[in-house]
Amino acid sequence: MNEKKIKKMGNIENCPVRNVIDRIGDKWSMLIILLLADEQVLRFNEIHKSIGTISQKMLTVTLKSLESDGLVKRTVYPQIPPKVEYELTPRGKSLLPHLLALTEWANKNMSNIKASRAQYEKSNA
Amino acid sequence: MNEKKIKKMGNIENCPVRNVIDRIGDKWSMLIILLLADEQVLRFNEIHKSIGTISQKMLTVTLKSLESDGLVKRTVYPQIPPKVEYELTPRGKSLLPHLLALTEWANKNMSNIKASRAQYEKSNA
DNA sequence: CCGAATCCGTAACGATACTG
DNA sequence: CAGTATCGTTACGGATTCGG
Repeated sequence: MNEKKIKKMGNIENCPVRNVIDRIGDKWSMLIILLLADEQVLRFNEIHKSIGTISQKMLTVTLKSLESDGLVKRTVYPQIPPKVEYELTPRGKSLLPHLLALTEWANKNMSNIKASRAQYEKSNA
Repeated sequence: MNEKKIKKMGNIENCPVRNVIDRIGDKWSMLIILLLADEQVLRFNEIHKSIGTISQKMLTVTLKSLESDGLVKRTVYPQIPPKVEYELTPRGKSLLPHLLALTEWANKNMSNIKASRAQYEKSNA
């Protein structure tokens, strides 16, 4: 009867936080959102060139995911050659401040974190 | 000469944001941080039971990762049976407000996001 | 030019059994 | 109690090829 009452977590499907982190936590989503925040509107290949190291496939997949969540708006201009533009939706923009806050935190703490990792490695030598 | 100047991103190694997201973006880190934020100090098995669906292996791996980044402090009591406690470091706590902000955003937008996904599915029927 | 489709290697993840 | 060790599966991501 003395056991602590600890929150039961881990019902992943119904956890909103996890649903969000699952998306922005992947390899490219956050980068794309921050990029679109800077540039307002970008074509597919502009994003591709800007990120540089992303493959076409992952760019397609990631943009679809962001579009399906209503964070990014996709506009197709039916012309030859085709032209597709991407921009943040209001919902996407509403997420932005939190991402920027995280970015700022990352910049402030990165060097210390790297130092911690190096120290941790040494301890397990 | 008319080409837009778009930020070059994607040099992942040196990007602080990605370094952070890589860690808290995995399957369990954020959940553990939020749990420790609520409970202050927890033993290994308490975390294990609380999350429920995490395997011992992944709990070990995730805690090590958080410890190596200096976000979580690990305290071993050399006794039989062993006792190990985990708690957030100041650095871990400094990350907390941003995670909570994300949580709040997630709670507010989850239903709309789910609706968007459903709508998106229908469009591609 | 903007993707879709396919193949394939790796790494993340999970289940289980075992140890000090 | 708090992990390690091993194995099998699955999902992610990259390279390449094809299509409208």
